[in-house]
Amino acid sequence: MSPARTTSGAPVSSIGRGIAVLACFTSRAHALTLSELSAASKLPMSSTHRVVAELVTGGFLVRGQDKRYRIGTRLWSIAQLAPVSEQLRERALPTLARLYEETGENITLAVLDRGQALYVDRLVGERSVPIVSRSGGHLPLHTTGVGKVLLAYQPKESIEKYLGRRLERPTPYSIADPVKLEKELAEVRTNGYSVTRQEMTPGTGSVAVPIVRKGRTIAAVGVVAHLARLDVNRLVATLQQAAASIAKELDDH
Amino acid sequence: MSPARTTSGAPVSSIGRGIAVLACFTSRAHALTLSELSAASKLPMSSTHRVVAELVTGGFLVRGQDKRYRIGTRLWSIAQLAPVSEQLRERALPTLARLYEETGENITLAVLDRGQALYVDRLVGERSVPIVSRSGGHLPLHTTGVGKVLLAYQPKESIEKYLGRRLERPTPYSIADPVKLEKELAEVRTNGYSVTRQEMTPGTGSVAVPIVRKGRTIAAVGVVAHLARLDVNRLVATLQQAAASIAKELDDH
DNA sequence: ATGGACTATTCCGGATAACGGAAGAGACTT
DNA sequence: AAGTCTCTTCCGTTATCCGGAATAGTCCAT
Repeated sequence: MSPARTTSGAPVSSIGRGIAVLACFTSRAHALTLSELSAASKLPMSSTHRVVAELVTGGFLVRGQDKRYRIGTRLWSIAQLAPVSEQLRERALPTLARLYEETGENITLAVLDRGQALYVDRLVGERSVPIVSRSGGHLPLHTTGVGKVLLAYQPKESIEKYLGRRLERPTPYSIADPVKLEKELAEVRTNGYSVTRQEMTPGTGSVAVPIVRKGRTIAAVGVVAHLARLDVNRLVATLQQAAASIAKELDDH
Repeated sequence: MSPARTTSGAPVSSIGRGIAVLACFTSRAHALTLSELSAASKLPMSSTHRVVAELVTGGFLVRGQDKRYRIGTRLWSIAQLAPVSEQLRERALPTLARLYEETGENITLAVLDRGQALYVDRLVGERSVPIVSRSGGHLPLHTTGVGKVLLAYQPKESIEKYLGRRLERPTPYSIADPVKLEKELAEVRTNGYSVTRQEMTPGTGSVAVPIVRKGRTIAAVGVVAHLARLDVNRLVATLQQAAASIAKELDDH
């Protein structure tokens, strides 16, 4: 029996297996047992056992006293050197902090990543509504404020490619119709900001603006708040100021 | 010639090699060429080439148009699920934001990791002094405010073990003498906070307090500011309030 | 206690996929 | 055109990874 190729679509190289094991954490809880990892990665138990052991000795995984494995600080520490972290998050953080203090609402910062909105950071307002986004997590482009902004300023082909997909509708208010969505994106471009109302979470709305550098939209900042408190005009002004401040911070190196 | 074991102390398993390559980024810039990686990881060029290629297909590395490799968003995204990120940083962030707005100075949050202070987050004050710490980076325990706090509340054996080490002195003000340092730590315990003055960076001082959960010091928050602006009493009060707020946030789940 | 269901760990023979030296291909400088 | 880089491909060897199977440990119900 060929050891590397199990019947179902499984990892390829040794390193690929390691990555596959680590990737299990993205869709699950932050602590997994060996058998959960084996099931999620679709690797045999004995293989999982070995791979996990190697990841532990490398400091990429840690096993708790509860026999569950967690992401190790070594991995986390290395990841902080990713451009998205070191060159965007770090520099935007003070501005996000100010934004948070000014509004008291949830603040999100996202970039485009593989056809989804990747949340680079978020500040969860204690006195604001609970939100589904999470640092490091992905959400659809067409159901989130930051997502719409990121999509709207993409090249035309990319947009059409996205519109051609089968778009999910988390709520009845989600805009999944390509024609309506395209109209919405055009509006975003003329306005310079996006608004969502209950398109991701009932009772919740959001406003977002692009962060532009050298003419290119590299990220988006947004506010997520209770629908009733969504004072669009005021928020847009505050956000645009913040976006400019972040862009300046990035340019200043 | 045995393929796995080169003469010098080199990685062991295939996954180990992958980790070794990724670890190169910690001590260097955020973008490295293939030959730099080969040199830093002490792997032959051809091996490095293969390992890097596997990491790229796995999304853990990305090669820029400048032929330099950077940490990929996939790795970063997974790392955000580390307990230190998801269970500490995220929950402390709003409080750190408030702290930042109140003081206008550099705010740091750190945990103990392998005998060093691991900076979980930092907010760099624009109108404050530049600081050496960096999210994901490590600094010595005895030359930083947060470090001293983290060390002071360790079990006695751990402290003695640390004092037995050869301690570095980044500045002439750094306290490297075990006896003096032990006295300093005792003071930290009685006061409930630590102070540093030019022990890491000339002209800069810091104040830090522990974040206590279930009687254990799990992290430390600190302020790093210009020596002349280091109003210890006021900062300690503000920090202790923040630390309590973070502890509460952690307990509330 | 006994058994069963589960998870985790160790063993081991077989063959694959990882290994790295060597040579080739670019790119850029002298 | 020769030289010096860095990067990429090739390829024979075999060490290392593979995963089934058996063992050990854990927990719960009977």
